[in-house]
Amino acid sequence: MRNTEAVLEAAKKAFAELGVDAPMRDIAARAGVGVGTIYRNYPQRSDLIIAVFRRELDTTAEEAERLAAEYPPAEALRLWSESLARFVATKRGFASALHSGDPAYQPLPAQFLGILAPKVQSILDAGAADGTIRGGVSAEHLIHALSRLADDGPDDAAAAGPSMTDVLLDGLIVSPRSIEP
Amino acid sequence: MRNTEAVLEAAKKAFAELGVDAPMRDIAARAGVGVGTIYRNYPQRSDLIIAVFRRELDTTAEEAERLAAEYPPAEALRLWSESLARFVATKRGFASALHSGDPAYQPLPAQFLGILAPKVQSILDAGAADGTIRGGVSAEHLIHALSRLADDGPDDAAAAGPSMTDVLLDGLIVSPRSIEP
Amino acid sequence: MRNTEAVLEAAKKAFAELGVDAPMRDIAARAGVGVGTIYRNYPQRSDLIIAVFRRELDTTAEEAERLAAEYPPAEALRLWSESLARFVATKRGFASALHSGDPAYQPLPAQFLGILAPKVQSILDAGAADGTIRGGVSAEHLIHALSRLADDGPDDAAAAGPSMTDVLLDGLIVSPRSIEP
Amino acid sequence: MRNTEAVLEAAKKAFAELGVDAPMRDIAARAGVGVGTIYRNYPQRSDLIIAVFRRELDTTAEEAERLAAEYPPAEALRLWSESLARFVATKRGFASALHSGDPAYQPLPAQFLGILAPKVQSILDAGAADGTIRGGVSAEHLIHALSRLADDGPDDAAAAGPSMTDVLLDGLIVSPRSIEP
DNA sequence: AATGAATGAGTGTTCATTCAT
DNA sequence: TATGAATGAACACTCATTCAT
Repeated sequence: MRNTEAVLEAAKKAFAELGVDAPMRDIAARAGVGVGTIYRNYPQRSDLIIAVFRRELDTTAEEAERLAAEYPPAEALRLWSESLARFVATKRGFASALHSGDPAYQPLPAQFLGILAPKVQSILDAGAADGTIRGGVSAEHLIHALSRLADDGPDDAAAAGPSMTDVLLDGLIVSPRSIEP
Repeated sequence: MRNTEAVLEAAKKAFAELGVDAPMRDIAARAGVGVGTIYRNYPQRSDLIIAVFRRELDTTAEEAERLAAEYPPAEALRLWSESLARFVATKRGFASALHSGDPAYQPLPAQFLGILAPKVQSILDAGAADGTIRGGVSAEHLIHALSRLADDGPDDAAAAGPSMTDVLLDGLIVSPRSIEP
Repeated sequence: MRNTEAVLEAAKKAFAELGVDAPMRDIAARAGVGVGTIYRNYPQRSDLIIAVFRRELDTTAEEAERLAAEYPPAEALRLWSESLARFVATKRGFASALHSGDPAYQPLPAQFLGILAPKVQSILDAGAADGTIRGGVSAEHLIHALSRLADDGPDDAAAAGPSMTDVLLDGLIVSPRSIEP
Repeated sequence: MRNTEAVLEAAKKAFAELGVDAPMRDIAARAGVGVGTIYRNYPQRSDLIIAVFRRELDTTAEEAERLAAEYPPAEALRLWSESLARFVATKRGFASALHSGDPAYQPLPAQFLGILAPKVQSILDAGAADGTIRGGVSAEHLIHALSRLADDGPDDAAAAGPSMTDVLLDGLIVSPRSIEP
């Protein structure tokens, strides 16, 4: 495509302002392109969404790798969950789309998880091996849950207390404190 | 309204079959009522949704009270989370609507939490008091999170491992097992 | 509907100018009405088409009755075929739609034939009884064929010779001329 | 054109599967060719259609010649009408296109008749000469009519009775039976 | 000559919402 | 109060056709 970059840029902005269900027409107009052009290159809306977020998604995936190398598993997982939260929180409507059941978004979860799960699974496995992370939890489930919790809570959410994400991780990570009284 | 009951019953069925974003027309037709009638009594869609689920929501809230009376806080919380999951899982699209940002659903979270939070807060407070539940967590946050996790995970979700809801609660509840080796 | 008449009138004109596949928008605009109004009253396009032509269709059907009463079967059939031809020839695209297979028109043939066939069948039966019309031909088949032949032939069609409709009828009617040399 | 054969073959298949209004893209893709290439060689869709069916059309035309040589005119005409019916019935949407009025198909009838009419006219003339076929009927009219009747009738069409095509021919052919009581 | 990316008009269809009766 | 007819904005999606390469 001649204007790949323009389309992705336009879509990114549109997604940011209107959410991932922004009208195609809108995106096309921003990109100075006909709607057909977008449909040709991204037959499914989910194709466009993934393409738009692909770079950042890859970054998030690589982050998992990097953290796994630098930190012990439990710590890596905690840090990475922030990375994921940052990603999800930024994409308006992405989380909803991910879990919506709307046929337009149907391939989304698989693609999303396909990119992230393998890297995260490594961390989980390492943690299970050294006993710092509870075993038996699949990366897919965990990412799924983390992405759900990443969206804003009630308005006064920031107010106080630990984030639910942290609580979830606390339930997953075998803290030394709890086993060594 | 003359036909309050008919409308609520119709809406309940429509929500069950088509999700909470079922066409108003559809609901009105099932109730044998004009759409205008519904709009008069429930100006916002969220008003209707809450009205429809009010009874069950109250039941769920009372369940919290009952469990708090019968069980120690931690146990009560675990049991109640199942109650909530049952509620959320049954209402097609309710969870999505709850967090969607769609202006049509905007008042939904507040009303939803307004009914449930006080009762749950009691459990949390009791647990914090006797040291079995980590303090500093607001009921609103927790309910918010639990309702998000109640929706289906990836397709192979049922497969194995603990549910993310359980993991979250594990992070919240100070299990005797973990402190008494 | 408040504007039934306006819609039917508008549709009739639109059909005349653009054919029975005229854009709904177009029809609505001519009628000074929203598209939704048309969809509400005529969910299927074929419903609108039949409604528009209903009066003339009924007239054509009654014509069959009248002719059957006034003329011997063979003669009545010939005269009625002209009536049908007049009807079909006036409705741009009607004949095509009738046989198109397009799902939008799917119910059309049945409705069309449902109105006309019974009356014509009476003529055929009477003719078969008195030996002036070949038996074994169903009214539905015949109408189907006549409506197909009624559309314009090649441009120079009017030029000369008997119409194909007449030839078809000649094959159907046991003319006295042919048996009495 | 380099790939004339591939295009015609692809178009033929596309026409068979999707009808003569198959998307150009589709045809081009099947042929492994750019759409532009098709447009260059067949500026009008009707050009492509005729080109695709040309060979079979010629066969049908030659069939007329062959039958005229082997059989008496009336018999030849009957046999040929079957040949034509076979051709028309096989080409999805061809009959509709032939009579549709859609500008895209506008030149189609003339080209179609240009190929077939001369041969059929010979049969008609011969029949008129020896008194077995009613005179005054143009081949164009007749072919036009036959091609219209070749499409399926109502669903229960096959059920019973003579085909309308046969009836038409009965009206055209001066059967010995009818003149020799 | 061939390619195929790009264009964008065009259409069916759905529904929230209003308001005359 | 209740009704439900009417409105019309909104959107997805398809393709014929053009034209720069």
